[in-house]
Amino acid sequence: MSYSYDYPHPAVTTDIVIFTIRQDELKVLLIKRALPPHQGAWALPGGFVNLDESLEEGARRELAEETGVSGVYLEQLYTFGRPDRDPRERVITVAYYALIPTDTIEIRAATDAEGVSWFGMNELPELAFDHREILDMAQRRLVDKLDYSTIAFQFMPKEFTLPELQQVYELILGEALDKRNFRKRILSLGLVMETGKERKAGAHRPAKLYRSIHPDRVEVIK
Amino acid sequence: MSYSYDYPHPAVTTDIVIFTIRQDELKVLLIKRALPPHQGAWALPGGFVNLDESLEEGARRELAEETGVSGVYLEQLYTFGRPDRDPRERVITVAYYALIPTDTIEIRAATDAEGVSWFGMNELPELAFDHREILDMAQRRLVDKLDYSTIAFQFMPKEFTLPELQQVYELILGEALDKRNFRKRILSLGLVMETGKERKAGAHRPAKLYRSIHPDRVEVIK
DNA sequence: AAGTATAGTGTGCTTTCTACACTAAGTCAA
DNA sequence: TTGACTTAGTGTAGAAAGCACACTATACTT
Repeated sequence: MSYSYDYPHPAVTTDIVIFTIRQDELKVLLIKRALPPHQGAWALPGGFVNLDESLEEGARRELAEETGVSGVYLEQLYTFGRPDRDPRERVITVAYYALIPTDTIEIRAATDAEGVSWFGMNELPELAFDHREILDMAQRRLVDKLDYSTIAFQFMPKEFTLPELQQVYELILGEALDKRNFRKRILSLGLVMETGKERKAGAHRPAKLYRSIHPDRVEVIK
Repeated sequence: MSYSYDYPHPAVTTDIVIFTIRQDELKVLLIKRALPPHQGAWALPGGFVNLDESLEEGARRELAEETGVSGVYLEQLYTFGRPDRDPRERVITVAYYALIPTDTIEIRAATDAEGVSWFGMNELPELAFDHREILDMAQRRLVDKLDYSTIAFQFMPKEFTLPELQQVYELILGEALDKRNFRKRILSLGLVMETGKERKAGAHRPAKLYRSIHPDRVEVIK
């Protein structure tokens, strides 16, 4: 089967930067390319957009197919279209980034360790195509959004403690935050509520568990 | 001539939202569609991306071809790709927005008044495709960026007065600003310098002329 | 019962934001 | 030439927000 057009058409793909927090580190999910070009190199998950699906649907589909991840926060990042970014043909990619909670059951990265793996942002391998550029922009966007939105909540499981949330902020920002000021700020947003439960985590006072009031919404603040 | 591919490819276009300030109003440049679909309807300038040009180059080329505008501030806005947004075939559009200074010599909108025209944001006609959605997002982005960047400077000619700049802010935000606080804020950025000249504009004290220190840069502030 | 580890809480100082009113410098008309 | 008019340009004080900082509470362990 072949598809013909009166004038040349580029290929359109989506690529997805999937962040999570594991082992006290911001990590990104990469897949090992099985085919040329860049065979054997690590790359962002993604692929061609079908004609009957929206861009976001395409991104979610690729994400599910290649990594088993679904139902996560997904946001469009930027569209990359340098003419030479793919050696095969002209390929324009609409990049998305996704945030997945820390307690998500181990995904394909664990079971199929050959082809899919988490990488810490400080131990990145060489990436295929311009994926390094995409990843860098995603990280910048994430850091920026921490300041003026509740995007960090998307990393948290349904119930979480304030020290856990603070740790997420500190990992992404790369700096320590004052505990009291952090709590004041978060609580004053009025976007988390106590569950009444506590999390016991060792030989010390247990922390109160909270949950997000609008777990699926990312709100702009301040 | 015909172009064939092993699997279906969408068409990729750029559409450009061009803002300026005229007659004390935020205006956008629209073109009247000469061909179906939506023949006779107003639409954003834009068109198909060539295979040998980047997305931004494509946007600049279309902008120049259709409106005569060039050398302006251009930023990628968002990529729109609903499967049914164009009745002919699957079309994905990478939307950009452009800001042009108020003193730019009259562009094609003036000479070819049939096909190209400025519209105030409160007197918009029905727009083709999903262009209304694109335009609304561009306006939101502009309003947001006013707060944390020097994007408004892109509306100003090489030399401008602080009251003129304030008026631009007020028009876009739709609210009055305090003159003293506004001046303090702008001057404290250290991004404008006095030219030593003044603008006489009627039967009253003349205003000092300033110019931007980095006219081509949009800086993130605060 | 004492030791240890993390959770949880309040205050004062500094900086930033906001509201607000008069003088300066030009033109125009009587 | 002078007074009326119009817009440009300037400072300050009170309010709010941001920031630094140290001790008590509660669990577990030995």
